[in-house]
Amino acid sequence: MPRPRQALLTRDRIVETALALIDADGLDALSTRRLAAALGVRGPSLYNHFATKEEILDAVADGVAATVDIGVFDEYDWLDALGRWARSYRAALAAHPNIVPYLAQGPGRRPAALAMADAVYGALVRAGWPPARATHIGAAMRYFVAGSALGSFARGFVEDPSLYAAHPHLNQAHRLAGHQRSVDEGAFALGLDALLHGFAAEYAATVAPLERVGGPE
Amino acid sequence: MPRPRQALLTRDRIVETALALIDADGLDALSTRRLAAALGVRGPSLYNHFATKEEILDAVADGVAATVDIGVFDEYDWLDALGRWARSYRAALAAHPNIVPYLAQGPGRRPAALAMADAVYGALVRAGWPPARATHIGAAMRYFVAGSALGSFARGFVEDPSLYAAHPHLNQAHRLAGHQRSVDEGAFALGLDALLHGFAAEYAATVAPLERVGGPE
DNA sequence: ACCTGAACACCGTTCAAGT
DNA sequence: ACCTGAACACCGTTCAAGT
Repeated sequence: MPRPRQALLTRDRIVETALALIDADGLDALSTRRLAAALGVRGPSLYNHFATKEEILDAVADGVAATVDIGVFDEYDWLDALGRWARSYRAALAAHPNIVPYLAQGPGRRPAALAMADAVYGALVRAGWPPARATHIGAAMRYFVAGSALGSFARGFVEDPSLYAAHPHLNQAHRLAGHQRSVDEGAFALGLDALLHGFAAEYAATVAPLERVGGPE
Repeated sequence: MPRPRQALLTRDRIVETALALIDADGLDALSTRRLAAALGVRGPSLYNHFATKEEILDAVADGVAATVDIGVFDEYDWLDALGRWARSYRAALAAHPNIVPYLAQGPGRRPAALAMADAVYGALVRAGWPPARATHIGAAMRYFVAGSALGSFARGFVEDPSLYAAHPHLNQAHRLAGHQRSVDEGAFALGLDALLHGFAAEYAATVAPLERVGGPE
Protein backbone atom coordinates (compact mmCIF):
# COMPACT_ATOMS: atom_id res chain seq x y z
CA MET A 1 0.00 0.00 0.00
CA PRO A 2 1.41 3.42 -0.99
CA ARG A 3 1.43 6.33 1.35
CA PRO A 4 -2.13 7.64 1.59
CA ARG A 5 -2.66 11.37 1.59
CA GLN A 6 -3.64 11.09 5.21
CA ALA A 7 -1.75 8.83 7.60
CA LEU A 8 -3.53 5.57 8.41
CA LEU A 9 -2.28 5.63 11.97
CA THR A 10 -2.09 8.17 14.74
CA ARG A 11 -0.68 7.71 18.20
CA ASP A 12 -4.16 8.13 19.64
CA ARG A 13 -5.70 5.43 17.46
CA ILE A 14 -2.89 3.04 18.34
CA VAL A 15 -3.30 3.66 22.07
CA GLU A 16 -7.09 3.34 21.97
CA THR A 17 -6.97 0.09 20.07
CA ALA A 18 -4.23 -1.31 22.29
CA LEU A 19 -6.33 -0.60 25.38
CA ALA A 20 -9.35 -2.25 23.82
CA LEU A 21 -7.32 -5.38 23.02
CA ILE A 22 -5.81 -5.47 26.50
CA ASP A 23 -9.25 -5.10 28.07
CA ALA A 24 -10.63 -7.87 25.90
CA ASP A 25 -7.82 -10.41 25.90
CA GLY A 26 -5.27 -9.48 28.54
CA LEU A 27 -1.84 -7.92 28.57
CA ASP A 28 -0.03 -11.04 27.36
CA ALA A 29 -2.26 -11.29 24.30
CA LEU A 30 -1.17 -7.91 22.97
CA SER A 31 1.48 -8.34 20.29
CA THR A 32 2.61 -5.75 17.81
CA ARG A 33 1.36 -7.94 14.97
CA ARG A 34 -2.11 -8.40 16.49
CA LEU A 35 -2.38 -4.73 17.34
CA ALA A 36 -1.36 -3.77 13.82
CA ALA A 37 -3.87 -6.20 12.32
CA ALA A 38 -6.65 -4.65 14.42
CA LEU A 39 -5.63 -1.30 12.95
CA GLY A 40 -5.63 -2.61 9.37
CA VAL A 41 -1.89 -2.35 9.04
CA ARG A 42 1.31 -4.47 9.33
CA GLY A 43 3.43 -4.85 12.45
CA PRO A 44 6.37 -2.64 11.50
CA SER A 45 4.10 0.34 10.77
CA LEU A 46 3.70 0.91 14.49
CA TYR A 47 7.36 1.84 14.68
CA ASN A 48 6.70 5.02 12.72
CA HIS A 49 4.75 6.26 15.75
CA PHE A 50 6.32 4.59 18.76
CA ALA A 51 9.92 3.52 19.28
CA THR A 52 9.06 0.32 21.16
CA LYS A 53 6.13 -1.73 22.34
CA GLU A 54 6.92 -0.54 25.86
CA GLU A 55 6.27 3.06 24.78
CA ILE A 56 2.85 1.98 23.57
CA LEU A 57 2.12 0.35 26.93
CA ASP A 58 3.32 3.49 28.72
CA ALA A 59 0.90 5.58 26.68
CA VAL A 60 -1.95 3.15 27.41
CA ALA A 61 -1.17 3.20 31.14
CA ASP A 62 -0.88 6.97 31.22
CA GLY A 63 -4.16 7.32 29.36
CA VAL A 64 -5.85 5.40 32.16
CA ALA A 65 -4.07 7.44 34.83
CA ALA A 66 -5.18 10.64 33.09
CA THR A 67 -8.82 9.80 33.84
CA VAL A 68 -8.21 10.00 37.59
CA ASP A 69 -9.68 13.15 39.12
CA ILE A 70 -6.88 15.13 40.74
CA GLY A 71 -8.81 18.40 40.69
CA VAL A 72 -10.23 17.36 44.04
CA PHE A 73 -7.02 18.51 45.70
CA ASP A 74 -7.86 22.09 44.77
CA GLU A 75 -11.48 21.89 45.86
CA TYR A 76 -11.52 19.98 49.10
CA ASP A 77 -9.84 19.67 52.44
CA TRP A 78 -6.78 17.36 52.28
CA LEU A 79 -8.57 14.46 54.00
CA ASP A 80 -11.73 14.71 51.96
CA ALA A 81 -9.69 15.10 48.79
CA LEU A 82 -7.61 12.03 49.64
CA GLY A 83 -10.73 9.91 49.89
CA ARG A 84 -12.24 11.28 46.69
CA TRP A 85 -8.99 10.81 44.81
CA ALA A 86 -8.62 7.23 46.06
CA ARG A 87 -12.11 6.31 44.89
CA SER A 88 -11.57 7.94 41.51
CA TYR A 89 -8.18 6.22 41.17
CA ARG A 90 -9.60 2.83 42.03
CA ALA A 91 -12.51 3.29 39.60
CA ALA A 92 -10.07 4.15 36.80
CA LEU A 93 -7.98 1.04 37.44
CA ALA A 94 -10.94 -1.28 38.00
CA ALA A 95 -12.26 -0.27 34.56
CA HIS A 96 -9.08 -1.68 32.98
CA PRO A 97 -7.78 -4.38 35.34
CA ASN A 98 -5.52 -6.02 32.76
CA ILE A 99 -3.21 -3.02 32.50
CA VAL A 100 -2.90 -2.63 36.29
CA PRO A 101 0.09 -4.98 36.77
CA TYR A 102 2.00 -2.80 34.31
CA LEU A 103 0.75 0.55 35.58
CA ALA A 104 1.14 -0.28 39.25
CA GLN A 105 4.90 -0.75 39.00
CA GLY A 106 5.37 2.98 39.44
CA PRO A 107 4.99 6.28 37.60
CA GLY A 108 8.21 5.89 35.61
CA ARG A 109 8.32 8.78 33.13
CA ARG A 110 4.59 8.91 32.47
CA PRO A 111 3.28 12.48 32.69
CA ALA A 112 -0.21 11.80 34.09
CA ALA A 113 1.21 9.47 36.73
CA LEU A 114 3.77 12.09 37.73
CA ALA A 115 1.14 14.83 37.81
CA MET A 116 -0.93 12.68 40.13
CA ALA A 117 1.98 12.05 42.51
CA ASP A 118 2.69 15.78 42.44
CA ALA A 119 -0.90 16.73 43.24
CA VAL A 120 -1.15 14.32 46.19
CA TYR A 121 2.18 15.27 47.69
CA GLY A 122 1.58 18.99 47.16
CA ALA A 123 -1.80 18.96 48.84
CA LEU A 124 -0.46 17.14 51.89
CA VAL A 125 2.49 19.49 52.31
CA ARG A 126 0.19 22.49 51.86
CA ALA A 127 -1.98 21.11 54.66
CA GLY A 128 1.02 21.17 56.97
CA TRP A 129 2.25 17.59 56.84
CA PRO A 130 6.02 17.27 57.12
CA PRO A 131 7.45 16.28 53.71
CA ALA A 132 8.56 12.82 54.84
CA ARG A 133 5.13 12.09 56.27
CA ALA A 134 3.43 13.33 53.11
CA THR A 135 5.51 10.85 51.13
CA HIS A 136 4.50 8.03 53.47
CA ILE A 137 0.82 8.86 53.22
CA GLY A 138 0.91 9.08 49.43
CA ALA A 139 2.78 5.78 49.24
CA ALA A 140 0.44 3.99 51.65
CA MET A 141 -2.57 5.15 49.65
CA ARG A 142 -0.97 4.01 46.41
CA TYR A 143 -0.21 0.61 47.92
CA PHE A 144 -3.81 0.14 48.90
CA VAL A 145 -5.42 1.38 45.70
CA ALA A 146 -3.02 -0.46 43.41
CA GLY A 147 -3.38 -3.64 45.43
CA SER A 148 -7.15 -3.38 45.33
CA ALA A 149 -7.21 -3.16 41.54
CA LEU A 150 -4.45 -5.66 40.88
CA GLY A 151 -6.41 -8.79 40.24
CA SER A 152 -9.43 -8.30 42.41
CA PHE A 153 -9.46 -10.39 45.56
CA ALA A 154 -12.47 -12.34 44.44
CA ARG A 155 -11.31 -12.96 40.87
CA GLY A 156 -8.14 -14.47 42.31
CA PHE A 157 -10.04 -17.53 43.47
CA VAL A 158 -10.64 -20.24 40.94
CA GLU A 159 -14.22 -21.40 40.45
CA ASP A 160 -13.59 -25.02 41.34
CA PRO A 161 -15.26 -26.25 44.53
CA SER A 162 -13.08 -29.36 44.79
CA LEU A 163 -10.05 -27.13 45.18
CA TYR A 164 -11.26 -25.85 48.52
CA ALA A 165 -12.15 -29.18 50.10
CA ALA A 166 -8.78 -29.27 51.88
CA HIS A 167 -9.19 -25.79 53.31
CA PRO A 168 -11.89 -25.92 55.94
CA HIS A 169 -12.51 -22.20 56.11
CA LEU A 170 -12.54 -21.64 52.39
CA ASN A 171 -15.36 -23.99 51.51
CA GLN A 172 -17.39 -21.06 50.24
CA ALA A 173 -14.52 -19.53 48.30
CA HIS A 174 -15.73 -20.65 44.91
CA ARG A 175 -18.82 -18.57 45.50
CA LEU A 176 -16.75 -15.43 45.73
CA ALA A 177 -16.81 -15.08 41.96
CA GLY A 178 -20.56 -14.68 42.19
CA HIS A 179 -20.56 -11.53 44.27
CA GLN A 180 -17.11 -10.40 43.25
CA ARG A 181 -17.92 -6.75 42.92
CA SER A 182 -19.56 -6.37 46.29
CA VAL A 183 -16.71 -8.17 48.06
CA ASP A 184 -14.09 -5.96 46.45
CA GLU A 185 -16.08 -2.81 47.05
CA GLY A 186 -16.74 -3.70 50.68
CA ALA A 187 -13.10 -4.48 51.30
CA PHE A 188 -12.01 -1.28 49.58
CA ALA A 189 -14.43 0.88 51.55
CA LEU A 190 -13.39 -0.76 54.82
CA GLY A 191 -9.67 -0.33 54.22
CA LEU A 192 -9.96 3.22 52.89
CA ASP A 193 -12.00 4.23 55.91
CA ALA A 194 -9.40 2.78 58.27
CA LEU A 195 -6.54 4.49 56.47
CA LEU A 196 -8.22 7.89 56.41
CA HIS A 197 -9.23 7.67 60.07
CA GLY A 198 -5.67 6.76 60.95
CA PHE A 199 -4.24 9.73 59.07
CA ALA A 200 -6.85 12.07 60.57
CA ALA A 201 -5.97 10.95 64.08
CA GLU A 202 -2.27 11.54 63.50
CA TYR A 203 -3.00 14.93 61.95
CA ALA A 204 -5.06 16.00 64.94
CA ALA A 205 -2.30 14.92 67.29
CA THR A 206 0.77 16.27 65.52
CA VAL A 207 0.06 18.72 62.68
CA ALA A 208 -3.05 20.64 63.66
CA PRO A 209 -1.61 22.09 66.90
CA LEU A 210 1.35 23.54 64.97
CA GLU A 211 -0.89 24.89 62.24
CA ARG A 212 -2.85 26.88 64.76
CA VAL A 213 0.17 28.74 66.10
CA GLY A 214 2.72 28.82 63.28
CA GLY A 215 0.84 28.13 60.06
CA PRO A 216 0.26 30.59 57.21
CA GLU A 217 -2.10 33.50 58.11
CA MET B 1 23.12 -37.02 26.07
CA PRO B 2 21.72 -40.42 27.07
CA ARG B 3 19.57 -40.87 30.09
CA PRO B 4 21.86 -40.68 33.11
CA ARG B 5 21.25 -43.12 35.93
CA GLN B 6 20.02 -40.24 37.98
CA ALA B 7 17.78 -37.56 36.48
CA LEU B 8 19.56 -34.29 35.70
CA LEU B 9 16.52 -32.27 36.67
CA THR B 10 14.12 -32.21 39.58
CA ARG B 11 11.15 -29.93 40.06
CA ASP B 12 12.90 -28.34 43.02
CA ARG B 13 16.06 -27.53 41.07
CA ILE B 14 14.00 -26.02 38.26
CA VAL B 15 12.01 -23.84 40.66
CA GLU B 16 15.09 -22.69 42.59
CA THR B 17 16.94 -21.74 39.44
CA ALA B 18 13.92 -20.00 37.96
CA LEU B 19 13.55 -17.87 41.09
CA ALA B 20 17.24 -16.97 41.01
CA LEU B 21 16.96 -15.87 37.37
CA ILE B 22 13.80 -13.87 38.06
CA ASP B 23 15.46 -12.19 41.02
CA ALA B 24 18.51 -11.35 38.95
CA ASP B 25 17.01 -10.32 35.61
CA GLY B 26 13.27 -9.85 36.01
CA LEU B 27 10.19 -11.83 35.09
CA ASP B 28 10.32 -10.96 31.39
CA ALA B 29 13.86 -12.24 31.07
CA LEU B 30 12.89 -15.77 32.08
CA SER B 31 12.52 -17.97 29.02
CA THR B 32 12.39 -21.74 28.95
CA ARG B 33 15.56 -21.78 26.89
CA ARG B 34 17.50 -19.53 29.29
CA LEU B 35 16.25 -21.45 32.29
CA ALA B 36 17.22 -24.75 30.71
CA ALA B 37 20.67 -23.40 29.84
CA ALA B 38 21.21 -22.34 33.45
CA LEU B 39 20.37 -25.91 34.43
CA GLY B 40 22.80 -27.41 31.87
CA VAL B 41 20.02 -28.79 29.73
CA ARG B 42 17.95 -27.98 26.61
CA GLY B 43 14.61 -26.18 26.59
CA PRO B 44 12.30 -29.11 25.91
CA SER B 45 13.70 -31.07 28.88
CA LEU B 46 11.70 -28.87 31.23
CA TYR B 47 8.52 -30.36 29.82
CA ASN B 48 9.31 -33.70 31.44
CA HIS B 49 8.76 -32.01 34.80
CA PHE B 50 6.23 -29.24 34.18
CA ALA B 51 3.45 -29.10 31.63
CA THR B 52 3.84 -25.39 30.86
CA LYS B 53 5.99 -22.40 31.72
CA GLU B 54 3.03 -21.08 33.70
CA GLU B 55 3.21 -24.12 35.99
CA ILE B 56 6.83 -23.29 36.69
CA LEU B 57 5.89 -19.71 37.58
CA ASP B 58 3.10 -21.00 39.81
CA ALA B 59 5.59 -23.17 41.67
CA VAL B 60 8.01 -20.26 42.03
CA ALA B 61 5.25 -17.99 43.35
CA ASP B 62 3.99 -20.62 45.74
CA GLY B 63 7.51 -21.25 47.01
CA VAL B 64 7.70 -17.60 48.00
CA ALA B 65 4.24 -17.69 49.59
CA ALA B 66 5.26 -20.79 51.56
CA THR B 67 7.86 -18.74 53.44
CA VAL B 68 5.17 -16.53 54.98
CA ASP B 69 4.59 -17.29 58.64
CA ILE B 70 0.97 -18.33 59.10
CA GLY B 71 1.63 -20.12 62.37
CA VAL B 72 1.04 -16.78 64.08
CA PHE B 73 -2.69 -17.31 63.77
CA ASP B 74 -2.45 -20.22 66.23
CA GLU B 75 -0.25 -18.38 68.67
CA TYR B 76 -1.59 -14.88 68.92
CA ASP B 77 -4.74 -12.86 69.31
CA TRP B 78 -6.38 -12.17 65.93
CA LEU B 79 -5.24 -8.54 65.81
CA ASP B 80 -1.68 -9.24 66.86
CA ALA B 81 -1.55 -12.18 64.45
CA LEU B 82 -2.82 -10.03 61.60
CA GLY B 83 0.01 -7.55 62.10
CA ARG B 84 2.67 -10.25 62.39
CA TRP B 85 1.36 -12.04 59.33
CA ALA B 86 1.30 -8.82 57.29
CA ARG B 87 4.91 -8.04 58.16
CA SER B 88 6.02 -11.57 57.35
CA TYR B 89 4.06 -11.51 54.10
CA ARG B 90 5.57 -8.21 53.04
CA ALA B 91 9.08 -9.39 53.89
CA ALA B 92 8.59 -12.50 51.77
CA LEU B 93 7.43 -10.46 48.78
CA ALA B 94 10.01 -7.71 49.19
CA ALA B 95 12.75 -10.36 49.04
CA HIS B 96 11.59 -11.29 45.51
CA PRO B 97 9.95 -8.18 44.04
CA ASN B 98 10.11 -9.38 40.43
CA ILE B 99 7.68 -12.24 41.00
CA VAL B 100 5.16 -10.04 42.83
CA PRO B 101 3.19 -8.88 39.75
CA TYR B 102 2.57 -12.54 38.97
CA LEU B 103 1.91 -13.69 42.52
CA ALA B 104 -0.30 -10.76 43.47
CA GLN B 105 -2.93 -11.59 40.84
CA GLY B 106 -4.53 -14.00 43.28
CA PRO B 107 -4.05 -17.41 44.86
CA GLY B 108 -5.30 -19.33 41.81
CA ARG B 109 -4.70 -23.02 42.51
CA ARG B 110 -1.48 -22.57 44.46
CA PRO B 111 -1.53 -24.56 47.70
CA ALA B 112 0.54 -22.23 49.92
CA ALA B 113 -1.48 -19.23 48.76
CA LEU B 114 -4.73 -21.04 49.50
CA ALA B 115 -3.46 -22.21 52.90
CA MET B 116 -2.64 -18.61 53.73
CA ALA B 117 -6.10 -17.36 52.74
CA ASP B 118 -7.59 -20.17 54.79
CA ALA B 119 -5.54 -19.35 57.88
CA VAL B 120 -6.41 -15.64 57.78
CA TYR B 121 -10.10 -16.17 57.19
CA GLY B 122 -10.31 -18.96 59.77
CA ALA B 123 -8.66 -16.91 62.50
CA LEU B 124 -10.98 -13.96 61.92
CA VAL B 125 -14.12 -16.08 61.98
CA ARG B 126 -12.87 -17.86 65.11
CA ALA B 127 -12.47 -14.45 66.74
CA GLY B 128 -16.13 -13.75 66.13
CA TRP B 129 -16.05 -11.66 62.95
CA PRO B 130 -19.04 -12.25 60.70
CA PRO B 131 -17.93 -14.22 57.60
CA ALA B 132 -18.52 -11.35 55.19
CA ARG B 133 -16.50 -8.98 57.35
CA ALA B 134 -13.69 -11.52 57.70
CA THR B 135 -13.49 -11.67 53.91
CA HIS B 136 -13.32 -7.88 53.70
CA ILE B 137 -10.56 -7.65 56.26
CA GLY B 138 -8.50 -10.36 54.59
CA ALA B 139 -8.95 -8.70 51.21
CA ALA B 140 -8.07 -5.23 52.48
CA MET B 141 -4.90 -6.57 54.07
CA ARG B 142 -3.95 -8.36 50.88
CA TYR B 143 -4.51 -5.19 48.86
CA PHE B 144 -2.18 -3.25 51.09
CA VAL B 145 0.58 -5.84 51.36
CA ALA B 146 0.54 -6.73 47.68
CA GLY B 147 0.50 -3.07 46.70
CA SER B 148 3.40 -2.31 49.00
CA ALA B 149 5.56 -5.00 47.43
CA LEU B 150 4.50 -4.43 43.85
CA GLY B 151 7.18 -2.15 42.60
CA SER B 152 8.15 -0.24 45.69
CA PHE B 153 6.89 3.32 45.78
CA ALA B 154 10.38 4.74 45.69
CA ARG B 155 11.73 2.47 42.94
CA GLY B 156 8.85 3.62 40.77
CA PHE B 157 10.43 7.03 40.36
CA VAL B 158 13.09 7.37 37.71
CA GLU B 159 16.43 8.82 38.78
CA ASP B 160 16.39 11.75 36.41
CA PRO B 161 16.16 15.19 38.02
CA SER B 162 15.14 16.94 34.79
CA LEU B 163 11.99 14.84 34.71
CA TYR B 164 10.65 16.51 37.83
CA ALA B 165 11.29 20.11 36.85
CA ALA B 166 7.68 20.49 35.67
CA HIS B 167 6.25 19.14 38.91
CA PRO B 168 6.86 21.71 41.61
CA HIS B 169 6.26 19.40 44.54
CA LEU B 170 8.29 16.51 43.20
CA ASN B 171 11.59 18.31 42.84
CA GLN B 172 13.12 15.98 45.39
CA ALA B 173 11.63 12.84 43.87
CA HIS B 174 14.83 11.68 42.22
CA ARG B 175 16.33 11.43 45.68
CA LEU B 176 13.76 8.85 46.70
CA ALA B 177 15.88 6.10 45.20
CA GLY B 178 18.56 6.97 47.75
CA HIS B 179 16.50 6.16 50.81
CA GLN B 180 14.11 3.80 49.11
CA ARG B 181 14.00 1.24 51.86
CA SER B 182 13.20 3.68 54.64
CA VAL B 183 10.43 5.36 52.62
CA ASP B 184 8.78 2.06 51.83
CA GLU B 185 9.14 0.80 55.36
CA GLY B 186 7.79 4.01 56.85
CA ALA B 187 4.81 4.00 54.51
CA PHE B 188 4.12 0.34 55.20
CA ALA B 189 4.29 0.81 58.97
CA LEU B 190 2.03 3.86 58.80
CA GLY B 191 -0.61 2.17 56.66
CA LEU B 192 -0.55 -1.10 58.56
CA ASP B 193 -0.99 0.75 61.81
CA ALA B 194 -3.99 2.65 60.46
CA LEU B 195 -5.61 -0.50 59.11
CA LEU B 196 -5.17 -2.47 62.34
CA HIS B 197 -6.45 0.42 64.46
CA GLY B 198 -9.47 0.70 62.20
CA PHE B 199 -10.26 -3.01 62.51
CA ALA B 200 -9.73 -2.95 66.26
CA ALA B 201 -12.16 -0.05 66.64
CA GLU B 202 -14.85 -1.82 64.63
CA TYR B 203 -14.27 -5.02 66.59
CA ALA B 204 -14.70 -3.22 69.89
CA ALA B 205 -17.91 -1.62 68.68
CA THR B 206 -19.60 -4.55 66.98
CA VAL B 207 -18.05 -7.96 67.69
CA ALA B 208 -16.71 -7.82 71.24
CA PRO B 209 -20.09 -7.08 72.88
CA LEU B 210 -21.64 -10.14 71.23
CA GLU B 211 -18.69 -12.31 72.13
CA ARG B 212 -19.18 -11.51 75.78
CA VAL B 213 -22.77 -12.70 75.88
CA GLY B 214 -23.14 -15.31 73.11
CA GLY B 215 -19.64 -16.51 72.23
CA PRO B 216 -18.24 -20.05 72.66
CA GLU B 217 -17.74 -21.23 76.30
C1' DA C 1 6.57 10.98 5.94
C1' DC C 2 4.76 6.58 6.45
C1' DC C 3 3.62 1.88 5.08
C1' DT C 4 5.60 -2.55 3.21
C1' DG C 5 7.91 -7.35 2.81
C1' DA C 6 11.84 -9.74 4.12
C1' DA C 7 14.78 -10.88 7.56
C1' DC C 8 16.99 -11.38 12.34
C1' DA C 9 17.25 -13.47 16.77
C1' DC C 10 14.32 -14.87 19.73
C1' DC C 11 9.87 -17.23 22.02
C1' DG C 12 6.69 -21.62 24.11
C1' DT C 13 5.64 -26.02 22.89
C1' DT C 14 5.29 -30.67 20.36
C1' DC C 15 7.15 -34.85 18.96
C1' DA C 16 9.65 -38.64 17.15
C1' DA C 17 14.06 -40.58 18.20
C1' DG C 18 17.43 -42.02 21.28
C1' DT C 19 19.06 -44.67 25.58
C1' DA D 1 11.78 -42.36 32.32
C1' DC D 2 14.01 -38.48 30.67
C1' DC D 3 16.94 -35.84 27.55
C1' DT D 4 17.65 -34.57 22.57
C1' DG D 5 17.37 -32.08 17.81
C1' DA D 6 14.19 -30.59 14.57
C1' DA D 7 10.23 -28.27 13.72
C1' DC D 8 5.93 -25.29 14.33
C1' DA D 9 3.73 -20.95 14.86
C1' DC D 10 4.67 -17.21 17.00
C1' DC D 11 7.40 -12.86 19.06
C1' DG D 12 9.78 -7.58 18.91
C1' DT D 13 12.46 -5.07 15.99
C1' DT D 14 15.41 -3.44 11.90
C1' DC D 15 15.88 -1.96 7.38
C1' DA D 16 15.97 -1.18 2.55
C1' DA D 17 12.46 -0.34 -0.80
C1' DG D 18 8.46 1.79 -2.25
C1' DT D 19 5.40 6.09 -2.94
